[in-house]
Amino acid sequence: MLDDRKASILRAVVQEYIETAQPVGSGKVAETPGVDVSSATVRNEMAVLESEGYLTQPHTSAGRIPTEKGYRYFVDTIGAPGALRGEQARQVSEFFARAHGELEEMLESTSRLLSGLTAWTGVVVPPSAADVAIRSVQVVGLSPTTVLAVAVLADATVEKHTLELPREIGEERVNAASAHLAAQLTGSMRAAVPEAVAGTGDADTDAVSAAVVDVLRRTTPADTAEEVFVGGASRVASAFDAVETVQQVLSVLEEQLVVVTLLRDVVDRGLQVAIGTETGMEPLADAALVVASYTVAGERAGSIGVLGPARMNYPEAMAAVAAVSRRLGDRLTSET
Amino acid sequence: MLDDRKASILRAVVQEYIETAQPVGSGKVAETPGVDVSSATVRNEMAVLESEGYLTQPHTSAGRIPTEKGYRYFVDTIGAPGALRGEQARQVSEFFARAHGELEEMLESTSRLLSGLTAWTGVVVPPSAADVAIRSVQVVGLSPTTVLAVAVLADATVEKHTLELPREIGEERVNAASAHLAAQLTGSMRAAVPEAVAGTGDADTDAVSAAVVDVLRRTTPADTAEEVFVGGASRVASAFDAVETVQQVLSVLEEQLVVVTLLRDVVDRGLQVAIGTETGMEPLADAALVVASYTVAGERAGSIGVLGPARMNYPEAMAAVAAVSRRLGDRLTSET
DNA sequence: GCTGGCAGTCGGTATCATCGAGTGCCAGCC
DNA sequence: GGCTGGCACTCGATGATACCGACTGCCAGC
Repeated sequence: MLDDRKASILRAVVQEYIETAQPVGSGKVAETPGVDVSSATVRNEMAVLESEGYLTQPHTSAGRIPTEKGYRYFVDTIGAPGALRGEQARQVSEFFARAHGELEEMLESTSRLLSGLTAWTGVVVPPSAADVAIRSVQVVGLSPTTVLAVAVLADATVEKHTLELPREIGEERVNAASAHLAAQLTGSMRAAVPEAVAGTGDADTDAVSAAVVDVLRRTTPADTAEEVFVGGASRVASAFDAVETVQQVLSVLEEQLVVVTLLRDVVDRGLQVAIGTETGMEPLADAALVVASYTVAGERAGSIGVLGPARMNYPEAMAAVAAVSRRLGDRLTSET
Repeated sequence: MLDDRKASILRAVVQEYIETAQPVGSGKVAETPGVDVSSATVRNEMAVLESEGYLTQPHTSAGRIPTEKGYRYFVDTIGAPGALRGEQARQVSEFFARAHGELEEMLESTSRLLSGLTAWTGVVVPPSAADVAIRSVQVVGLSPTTVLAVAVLADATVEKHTLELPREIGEERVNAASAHLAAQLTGSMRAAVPEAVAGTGDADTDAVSAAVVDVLRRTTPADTAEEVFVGGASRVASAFDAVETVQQVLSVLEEQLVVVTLLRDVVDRGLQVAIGTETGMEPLADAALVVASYTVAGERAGSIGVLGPARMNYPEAMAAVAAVSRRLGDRLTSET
C-alpha cells in the first residue's frame, strides 16, 4: 500500500538505522542508491511516512527512526529469507559436521551457534516428547521406600521420576515391576501410555507399576517440554542501552516456561518475526524475536529463535534461523 | 593489626558504602555509633587507612570507598557467619520444607533461593558423581548401529551416553550386554568402574560391554560434573553500573566449566569469600563471590555461592550461603 | 592527643552561547 | 504538477563559565 518511492525510502531508513542505531536524516537517505530524488523530496515523503505511522522522530530537529509498524513493513517486504553469507554458511556447515554427543548438548550448542551467527541471543526449544516412542522403561530401587523410574525414548532422551512408595517394597518386587513395565510399555508412544497395565497377580509389584504409569501419564507432554536452551544471554547487555531493559529481558529469559510459550505463540500465529509489542510481552517492547520451527521426520518438533533489539538485522537473522532450523531438523531426522 | 579505632572507622566506611554505594565522608563516619570522635579525627585516621591501602578516594574532594584490602579486612573480622534474619530464615525453612522433585530441579531452585535471599546471583555446583554407587546400568538399542547406555546412580541422577557401534549388532546381543553390565557394575563406585568386565564368550556382546565400560571410564568424574545451576542472572544487570562489566560477568556465568572451576578453586584455597582479583578472573575485578561447600553423608559433595558486586552485604550473604549449604547437605544426606 | 575551624580542591549542576544536523515550507524550474 | 534548491527555524549536543557544596588536609588551641 506504499508506493515504490515511499517503500524504498522506508527501507533505506530501516537499513541505515539498523547499522548505525542513529536517527536517519533525509540527506543520508537521498544518498542511498535506489533513492534517486533530492533530500527535499525525501523530507516530504518522510513526513508522510511519519503521519502514517511508519517512522517517528525522537525530537523535532532529528532524523527519523522506524516504528514497530515500519519494521513490520520492512520485514513483510523482504521476501524469502535468502541465503546466508559465506562465512556464516561455513560456520553452520562446520557446526553440523562436528556436532555430536547427546541431544541436550547439541541443542545447547545450537543456541550458542545462533547467538554467534547473529550477535544476539539464541533460543532453542527441544523437540516435543509427545509423539516419541518409548524404547525402554526401568525401575530402580534407591531406598526401601523410594524408587527411580527411568524411561528411555527413541530420540535418545531419558526421562526420570523419583517415586515415594507408601510402604517398603522388596527389591525383587521392584525388579519384577521393572521387567513387567518394560515389556508392557516399550514401543508405545510417550503421549499414549495406557491408563493401566495388566496385573501380575502380585499386589506390591502392581502397586509399583501403577505408580510409574501414573506419573508418566500425569507428566505428559507439556511439563516435560518446559526446558529451553538459551545461548549468548550476555549479548542482551549490548542489545539495549537502558540497564533496566537489560534486566527485564534477562528476567524473561530466566523463565523457561515463559520462553517456550512465547516461541510457541509466535510460531502458532504464523509469524517468522515478532517485533516489540507483537511478542505480547511488555518487557520485550524494545526487542524482536525471529523464530522458526524445525521438523523431525516430517513432524513439527520444536522451535528455535533469535532474540535481539528491534533494530536487529532481520534479513541476516531470518536467514540464520531458517538455515539452522532446517539443518537441525535434518540432523535429528537422520539420527532416529 | 589495625587499632580499634581504625578498625571501627574502616568498618563504618564499608558498611555505609555497601548500603549507599556512595563515597563515605568523615562526617557520616563520625555520626556512626561506636565511633565517638570528631570528624577531624576521623579524617586523620582515614588518611592513614588510605596510605595503608584500605581505602581510596575517587577524587580529591570526595569521600572514601573501600579497596579490595579494605573489604578483605572487613570480611576477616566479621567472625562467625551469624544467623539469618527472621524473614530470610523463614524463606529458607519454607523452601526446604516444600522442596521436592528431582535433584536437578532442586539444585536449580536452590540457586534461585540464594539469589532471592541476597538480591544477587546464586550458583550451585551439584554433588560430584565420583564416589556415588552405581545402582543400575542399562543399554538400549536406538538404531542398528547406535545404543544408549544409561547408568542410574545412588543419588538419583541418571547419566547417559550415546554410542556408535562399529557394526550392526542385533537386539538380543545388546540386551545380553545390558544384563551382563548390570550384573557386573551395579554396586561399584562411579569413579571405580573396572577396566574391563568379564567376558561372556560372545564377541558382539563383549564388544558392546567394552564400549560402555570404556565410555564410563573416560568420562569420570570431572567431565560429568561440569554442570552448574545459575539463578538470578538478571541481577547482574543491577550489580554493576558499566554495561561492559555486566556483559563480561554474564559471559563468565555462561561458561559452566569456568564457574565450576572458580568455585572449586575458592573453596580449595580455604576461603569463604573471594573479592575482586582474588577470584583470579579479570572480568570479576569488581565482583565478589561468597562460597560454601556442602557435605552429603559427611563427604564434601558440591558447593554453592553468591556472586555480586564487591560492595555486597557480606554478613548477610555469608549467613545465607552458610545456612543454605548446611540445609542442602542435610537434605541430600537424608534422601540417600 | 583530640577537636573546631578554615582554606582549598574538585565534581556536579545550572546557565548560557554556539554549532550543526535536520526539518518544514515555499518559490521557482522543468 | 511534481521535484528541487534555498532558507528560516528548531532543538539537542557541546563547551565555557560560574557557583555550590561535600569533602579534605592542616593547624592552632584546648
